[in-house]
Amino acid sequence: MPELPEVETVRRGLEPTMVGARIAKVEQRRADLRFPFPPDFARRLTGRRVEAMGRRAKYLLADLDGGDVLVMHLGMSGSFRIDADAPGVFHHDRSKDAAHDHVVFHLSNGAAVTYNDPRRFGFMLLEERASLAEHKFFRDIGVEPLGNELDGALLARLFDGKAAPLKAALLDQTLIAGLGNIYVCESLHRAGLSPRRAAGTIARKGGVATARAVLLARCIREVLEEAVAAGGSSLRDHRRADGSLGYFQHNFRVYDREGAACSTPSCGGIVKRVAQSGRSTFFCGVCQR
DNA sequence: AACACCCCCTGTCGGC
DNA sequence: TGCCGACAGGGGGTGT
Repeated sequence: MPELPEVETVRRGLEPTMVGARIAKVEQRRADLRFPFPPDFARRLTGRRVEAMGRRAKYLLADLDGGDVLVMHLGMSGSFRIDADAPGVFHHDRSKDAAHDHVVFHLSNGAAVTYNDPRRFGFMLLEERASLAEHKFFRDIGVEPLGNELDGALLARLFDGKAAPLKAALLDQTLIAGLGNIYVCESLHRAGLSPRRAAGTIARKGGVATARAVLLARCIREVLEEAVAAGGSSLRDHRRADGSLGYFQHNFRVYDREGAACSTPSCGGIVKRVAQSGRSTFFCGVCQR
């Protein structure tokens, strides 16, 4: 599930339960996910208070008292759920995939926050807040697309001279942080740009923005904002931390819609699927140039 | 530097 | 039915 809108939805879902609470106990049920857990993971977390829940790119960041940050990445299939210990709180029946509940954070407020990840491409790190920006997973991460910096001019500077296709350039986390396969496809469709177009062609010499760059920047922002507002996309029954479903998948115009009529008014095209750098790209060859 | 691949792992779905 | 291959929201690491 997790591109920027989904991770942001998870962050917002965890925030009210986690911020202000102490981690009373950590159940770590295996030694590794994608990477081994940090040494003494459970012990170092126990007793810490969560001061804030943040996000950078597709990473969740739980700021702890004492100066450490619990870094969590959901990979392809990671999710959190919250089970409150209060009477009358609705509990979802998750027994069927309890086998993939890898970590449970028991909080001082009675809530239990469980990390589930069937494919185990997710991972957790424990790093000092002060040096997190220099960590090798963070130091090269690009601009946050929902911040103030992303506009046509920046996009043009980032893509100037690039021969790589727009699809690859937009997926590159060192340029723009947080886009994944879905939102790249959706952004390009809205902007009417072919995923196969060389990224450099939306910049003039010297990185000056073209109308295409301005439009693409606007479409990226628009798609992400709409998706966040919808609570992200729920594919394969993926849920938010509170158990509810995001619904942006109903607004996909091209992603996973191979063979469907293009939704651009009077376009008449059919959504195609092609492979780019080993992953599916969905687009309309008629209105995306 | 800038790609292109491969891989990690489990679950699901379509075709035969 | 069952089996088998293709594919799935990510991204680190290696090799050219």
